[in-house]
Amino acid sequence: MSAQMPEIPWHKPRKAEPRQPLSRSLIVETAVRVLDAEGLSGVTMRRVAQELGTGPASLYAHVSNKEELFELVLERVVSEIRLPPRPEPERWKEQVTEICFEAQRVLTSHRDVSLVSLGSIPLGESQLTITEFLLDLLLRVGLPPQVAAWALDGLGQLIDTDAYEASVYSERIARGTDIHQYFGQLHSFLLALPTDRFPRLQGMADTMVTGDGDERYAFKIEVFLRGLESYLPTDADTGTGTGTDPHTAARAAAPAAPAARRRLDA
Amino acid sequence: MSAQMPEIPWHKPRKAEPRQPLSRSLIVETAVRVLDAEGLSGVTMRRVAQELGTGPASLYAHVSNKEELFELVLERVVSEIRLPPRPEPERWKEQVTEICFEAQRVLTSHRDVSLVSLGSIPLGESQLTITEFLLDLLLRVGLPPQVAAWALDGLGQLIDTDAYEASVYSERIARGTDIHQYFGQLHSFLLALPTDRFPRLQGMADTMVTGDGDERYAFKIEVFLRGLESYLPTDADTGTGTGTDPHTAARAAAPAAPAARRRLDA
DNA sequence: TCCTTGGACGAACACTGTTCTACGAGTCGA
DNA sequence: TCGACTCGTAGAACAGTGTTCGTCCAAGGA
Repeated sequence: MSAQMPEIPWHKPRKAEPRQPLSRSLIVETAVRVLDAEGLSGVTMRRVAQELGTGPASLYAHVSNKEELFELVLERVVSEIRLPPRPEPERWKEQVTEICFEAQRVLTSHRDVSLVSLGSIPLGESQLTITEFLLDLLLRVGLPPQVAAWALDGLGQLIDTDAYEASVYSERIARGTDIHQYFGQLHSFLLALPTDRFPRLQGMADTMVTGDGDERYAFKIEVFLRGLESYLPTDADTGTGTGTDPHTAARAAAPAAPAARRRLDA
Repeated sequence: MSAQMPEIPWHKPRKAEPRQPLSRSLIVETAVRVLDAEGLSGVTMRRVAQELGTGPASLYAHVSNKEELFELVLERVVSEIRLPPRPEPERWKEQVTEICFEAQRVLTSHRDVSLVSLGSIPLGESQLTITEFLLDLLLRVGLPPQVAAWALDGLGQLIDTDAYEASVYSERIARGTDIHQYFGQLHSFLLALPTDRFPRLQGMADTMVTGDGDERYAFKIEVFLRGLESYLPTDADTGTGTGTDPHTAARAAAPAAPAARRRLDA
C-alpha cells in the first residue's frame, strides 16, 4: 500500500468506504448469514444493519417490516430445497418421504427458520414449486383431487413442525445441554411417575424415549402416507379411463366436525 | 356509598388498597386474563405486573422466567381440556377425533397460546393425563406399543400445529381482515399463476381453497388414524391371548431413514 | 442551471426481559 | 420484649428491541 494522504479537514468525508449500495437481496442475504450464525432471535434489524455497516433505519427503504424480511429469508432458504427430476408415481411414497427429508435437511441447516414458516401460507415461488410437484405426484397416483389438495396441508405442517422441533433440540444442545443426559432425565422422570395415575406412561418409559428425531419423523410420514393410501380408488374404479378419474369419493373424507366454530368476534 | 373519611396525614398509607399478596397461581391467573385480552405477545412481565398493581421485578420472586410463566400458563389452559369418562376402544377413532377437537376448542379459546406448546415436551400434569388417556386407548385397541408411543408424538403435533394455525387466522380476522375477501384474494392469486409452471395449482384453484379449518382438521386427523389402523395386527395374530399382544410387528414401522444426521456441533 | 426525488441514516420513542439494590414487614430465637 | 434475620416488595436502571421522524446528500430530469 502506498502512503495515504491525510483527509482535508473541511471535506468531512463522513463515510470512508464507498460501500456497495443497499438492496433487497443484499439485505436478505445478510439476514441469512446472521440467521445461520446466531439463530432467528439474533436476526434483528440492528444486527443486520450493523453487518452492512449502517443503521437500522436504512433497511426500511427496501423492506417494509421485520415480518416481511423474515418471509423473504424463508423463501430464500426454501429455494435451496432440491426436487427430484420428475415424479415417479410407481414409488410415490418413497419419493414423498425423500422430499420430506430433503426439506428438513435444508430447513434445519438454517437454525430455527422453520418458525417463520409455521404460521404463514407458503406463497413464495420456491414453496409453490414444491407444492406443485407434490400435488402433481399425488394426482398421478390417483388420489381424489380434494384429498390431494388437503393432503398438501398436512404434509406442509408435518415438515414445518418437525423441522422446528428438531431445531429446538439443536438449539438446546448448542447451549450445552447434553442430549443423552437430557433423555436420561426424561426417562427417569417417566419412571418416577405415580403408577396409579399413569400406569401406561410409567410402564412404557423405555418405549416412550426410544427413537431419535429421524426415526420418529419417518414414522409420522409413513403413517400419513398409509392413511392417504386408503383414499386410493379401488381397482374396480380405475379400469375405465386413461388412469386418473378423481372427484369421485372424496366427500366422505371429513366426519361430521363438531359445530364448535372458531370465535369470530373482534 | 357513604361519605369517605380523609386519611390521617401522618399515617402515610403508601398503599390504600390492602392488596392480596402475590403468589404463583395469582400471577398465572392474571397472565391468562391478559392473554385472553391481548394475545400472547401482550403478555409481558410489565403488563401482568401492572394488572396486579405492582412492578415487573415483583414477579421474579415467584416465577423465575417469562418462559416458565408461559409454561405455567399453558398448563393452566390445558387443564381445561375435558377427557371422556372412559376409553372406548370399539370406537377409538371417533374418540380420538373428539379429544382432538376438544383440545383445539380449548386451545383456540385462549388466543395463540398454542405457540408455547409447539416447542416444548408436554410434561405438565394435565398434559400427561391426556397423554396417558390416549396411550391407554391406543394400547387397548391393539396397536403395538412402539407404534402407540410414536403416534402420541404425531397427534400432539397435529393438535398444536392446527391450533396455532387457527389462532393465526383468528388474530388476522380480529385485526380487521375479512376472511371471505382473504380467501377470494388467495383464489384469484392461484388462478393468476402461470399455467406452464403451475398447471395443477392453477387448474385446481377451486379445490385448493375448499374447506374451512374444521374440515381440514378433521381430514388430517382421519388420515392419521387410517394410517395408524394399518398397524393393527391381523386377525390371525390376535386370536391367541386375552386381546392385546403387542411388541410384535412394530419394528418395520420406520423405513430406512436417510443417514443425514442433524448437526451436533456447538 | 435549478429542482425534485429517493435512499441513507442519526436520533429518538415507546417498548421489552432481567437484575441490582434498598426498604419494610414479618417471624423466630434469645 | 427485643434484636436479628430472613423474604417478598418494588424503584431504578441496563441493554436490548421495532419503528418513525426529520434531516441530509447525491443523482437525475427539465
